[in-house]
Amino acid sequence: MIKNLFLYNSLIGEKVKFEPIASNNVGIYVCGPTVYSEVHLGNCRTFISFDVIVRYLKFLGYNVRYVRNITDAGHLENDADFGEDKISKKAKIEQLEPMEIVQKYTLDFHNVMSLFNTLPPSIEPTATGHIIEQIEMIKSIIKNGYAYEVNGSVYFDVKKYINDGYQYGKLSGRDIDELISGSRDLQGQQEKKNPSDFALWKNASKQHIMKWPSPWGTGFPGWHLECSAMGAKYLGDQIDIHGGGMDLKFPHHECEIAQGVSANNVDPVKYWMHANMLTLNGKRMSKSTGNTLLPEEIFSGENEILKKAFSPLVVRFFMLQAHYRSVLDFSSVALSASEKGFNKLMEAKKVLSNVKFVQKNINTELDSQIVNLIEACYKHMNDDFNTPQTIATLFELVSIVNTCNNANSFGEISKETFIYLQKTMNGFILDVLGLDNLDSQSNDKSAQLVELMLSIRNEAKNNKNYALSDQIRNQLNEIGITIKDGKEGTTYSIT
RNA sequence: GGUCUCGUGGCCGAGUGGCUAGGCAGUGGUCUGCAAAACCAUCUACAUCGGUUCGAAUCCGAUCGAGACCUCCA
Repeated sequence: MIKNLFLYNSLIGEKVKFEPIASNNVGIYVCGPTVYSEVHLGNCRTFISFDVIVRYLKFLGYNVRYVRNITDAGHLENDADFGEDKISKKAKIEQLEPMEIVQKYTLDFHNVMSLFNTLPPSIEPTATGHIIEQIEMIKSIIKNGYAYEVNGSVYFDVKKYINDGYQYGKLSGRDIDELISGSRDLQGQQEKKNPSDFALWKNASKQHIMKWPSPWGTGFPGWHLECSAMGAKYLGDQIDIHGGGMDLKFPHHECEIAQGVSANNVDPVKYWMHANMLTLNGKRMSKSTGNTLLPEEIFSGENEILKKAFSPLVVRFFMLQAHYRSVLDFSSVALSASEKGFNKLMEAKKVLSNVKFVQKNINTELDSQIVNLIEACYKHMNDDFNTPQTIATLFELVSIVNTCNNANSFGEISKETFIYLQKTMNGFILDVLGLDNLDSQSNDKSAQLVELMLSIRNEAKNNKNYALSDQIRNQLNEIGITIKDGKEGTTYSIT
């Protein structure tokens, strides 16, 4: 298959043709969560966005190695270089070992990711598991002259890096002079040559819980370093795609570029991709401001924003109806609208899977219309993973499927196109968008039971005992089973 | 304050220099014992003011408004 994928490289701010460094193999690194509390829905959006990106790369036939880290050390509060370690802080609050915190919230994260039907990464490295690699990387940076040691801490020398002709601030569009002469005056900053320098290694005080030995004394690695070290270890000195939330552009990703360049003398990333924020009440979701919703609160309906519970896949679908680079605002009405659309899409997929194909006279106009729409699905995904347009195109196919189903006229499509249509609908809905059918939750016995109820209802209907038939319909409806009387008999769907 | 992004119909959200996505909601039909679903038809748009152009919602400028980053955050 000829691949014609274009993606938006946030480093240069343009859509460019995607060409992997090593032929058909793609390495992708996505910054994972800091596991010091439950992931909120905003975090999830980023991971769902990149899940679709990984899925589509695989769908196109690329060999994908997907690395997403777990930050379990080094991520500091308030200020990147002088705050308290987030994990340690939480450990004190909850009176647990730091690694108990890490374990607890890693499990929570995995559970939520699985509910959202995201694929697990190929490798999920942790910062604490790669202290040696991080120390080695710092050594390289020092050796190359871009870092210096002060009182057991090591800082990156931004000014030297810039003076040597490298661009620091390009990714985030920051002004270099402003960065060098940054005026913030924070406690402990006097250790740095320059306020914009950032920590690669921090000396640990006696009370500090999470610390490791190093050539510069006992301490812990800086947050920006882990992604550089682990990315290089598993995906090479230059990675095809590096992704993360928009908010990580500065300083995190900017620092990663500087670290990669100064350690390995190569631009560490070929394509930078950034997913946009999820907002709530018009403001970005954020743990520190408390403007958040937890996934569990949505699935259970126990929150003040939503009127009812929503399933994880409906939330996923809702997110995919917006482009990953756009801000998306979360609201109850928007989610309800998505839920209905989601059910409509799934229902049509089911119809298409179950239909018995009998060839009739071919309607060439209809046939080519379907082929065009199928090709449009690829076209839109190839255009920087435009899921909303792809979904819109799928809905046009849904309309055709329903029309053919009503008129019993699938046979007017050529057999070849019909199979192509089935494969495309299933492929895009299940494999690319990752929307599994909720009906799979029901088991054989409950299905038999519903069939039994329907046959009793049918008998009542034939006897014009509508009181009974309507009672059965209403009561089934109350437990979430919707009855539809069609020409070909009665069907039902579970919501 | 600096940098950047955005402002689309009742709501959510794509897109684009000319042929007006899609979903939800509304209205009128078809079907049905009635519903539901589906289908058909239909109604609401491109913040404001200028400019470029044969033509702009789409490009440029100004204004107003919103948001993000500049400190930890996906």
